[in-house]
Amino acid sequence: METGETPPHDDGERRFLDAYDPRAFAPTAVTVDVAALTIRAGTPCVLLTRRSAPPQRGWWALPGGFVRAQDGPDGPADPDLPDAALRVLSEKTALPCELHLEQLRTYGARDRDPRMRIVSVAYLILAPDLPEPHVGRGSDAAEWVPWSELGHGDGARSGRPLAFDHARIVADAVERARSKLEYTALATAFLPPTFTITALREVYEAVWGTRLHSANFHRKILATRGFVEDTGELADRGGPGGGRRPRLYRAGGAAVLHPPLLRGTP
Amino acid sequence: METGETPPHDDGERRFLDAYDPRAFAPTAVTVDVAALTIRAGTPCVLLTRRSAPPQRGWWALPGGFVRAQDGPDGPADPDLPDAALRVLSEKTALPCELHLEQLRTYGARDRDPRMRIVSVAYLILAPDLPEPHVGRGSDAAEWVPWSELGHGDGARSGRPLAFDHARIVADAVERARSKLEYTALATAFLPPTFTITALREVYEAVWGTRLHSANFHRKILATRGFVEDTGELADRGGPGGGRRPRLYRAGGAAVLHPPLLRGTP
DNA sequence: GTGAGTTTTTCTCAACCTGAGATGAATTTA
DNA sequence: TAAATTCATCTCAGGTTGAGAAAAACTCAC
Repeated sequence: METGETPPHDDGERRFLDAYDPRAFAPTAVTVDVAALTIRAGTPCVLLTRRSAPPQRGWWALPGGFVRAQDGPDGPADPDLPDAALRVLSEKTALPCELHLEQLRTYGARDRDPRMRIVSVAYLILAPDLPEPHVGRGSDAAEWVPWSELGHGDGARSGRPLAFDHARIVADAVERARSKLEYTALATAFLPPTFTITALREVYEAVWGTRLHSANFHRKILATRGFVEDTGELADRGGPGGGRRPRLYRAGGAAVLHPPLLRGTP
Repeated sequence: METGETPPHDDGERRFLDAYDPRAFAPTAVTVDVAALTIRAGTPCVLLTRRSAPPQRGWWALPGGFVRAQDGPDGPADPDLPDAALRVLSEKTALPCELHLEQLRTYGARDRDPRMRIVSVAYLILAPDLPEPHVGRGSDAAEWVPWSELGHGDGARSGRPLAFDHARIVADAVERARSKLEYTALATAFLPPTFTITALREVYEAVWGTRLHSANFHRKILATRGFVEDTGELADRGGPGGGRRPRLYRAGGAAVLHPPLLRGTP
């Protein structure tokens, strides 16, 4: 074993880098695609844009774009991939200050884009109800689209078709969101700063597409330390047809739930 | 809403593609790095190689290499990213027929490689005890290194230092493996085709770094449908100092555990 | 062989958690 | 003021978990 050996500094390192020609490599492009999920009026939605330029002009697609490798005429380089994701998203809609951003996965099949070899790093965003998006460069429409209108990325031609392999990416994003709700306190990312236990349950029900027992949900949430914090205040009023005024909570500090809140255990 | 609108086929699509010049883009390279994890004699290890060429010559690193975007002198193009990962790994060690391969995440900070903007897609491999690795192109040594000898990727200079941001990647790989053991039946990926419940428990103990109550573990595994299948056979002998001959099992068909097997619930 | 030690496997029991429904509290509408 | 609605709490049976004891099946030393 060579543990403890000091990694040698190489005198030729600088000479090597000076002589290095990045353009000698076969062209591969790197893009970011953003699957921004939100819940609008109880319906889980994803942000889509309609492509106004080839390839796949006229098809709906996730907001995305090339990672800026270096400073250039279009703007400064993206320091890291999340910066690129936020930049791409900010061209389509207003970003709230609190926003959950995480890497989803990377797609790089040889034939996924007709132009060239394009490797796309997909990001997942969970956001509270955001305003209507606006059109940006490269698109002539932008909409929040319910998940139910899209296929499942399995090739079955159901619902609104998406460009490239974006149906797959959306399906992966939805599955990631569903599974993250089990093990983390991320459901609060879909809600405003203060919310009721019922609103939290409706997030679970919307994302999972199931009904939950409200009393047991209530007990479970309050028993999970760090999930929510009591603000001490009550909502202005109860439901539409009357009812007790619910307590308001804010997100607690906990990131992971112990024990988890599992869907479908029958 | 414009749902149901048929995405138009564009006449200019072909002309656009014919005129497209991939080399016009700023150079970004895509590599794959493989974190191959295994358990050798009860110690969890990761496969590392020592770089024999700049940059970072002499430093230990994960096996990795550029994704082949097109057919070229080095060989045919990688059809997809997992193919590239397997190709890179096969240059270092023999691959068993059964092998768990999954994408870990992608790293693309601007300064993570001194040559150019390099986006690296990291893959996680879980394998049963593999033979000693051999040196391949670009390296002059290859070893299975215990996780305990490495830092945690948090910048703290503990243990054997790794090239680039590979300490971070290894830390992410280890955390992914630890958490996957909770929710999936993946522990069997570290074991040969048939194994005992005790061997399975030792996988959990090695990866999590904890001790588990053997009787409760036994009960839990057998109660989880699809985790293991009884082969009907017994091992040749018990422990080193005698003992009952344990039953042999093989991996069952289940991918996810319901309910999960959680670590640390105190 | 016999007995002590080892390892696997099963059993017991209290504590906790979960699913399902009932009950009570607070508030709006008719 | 009564009824309907919604939030919040309580109860209880059934299942799961954590901890230890006990039984079963084996090896080794004597």
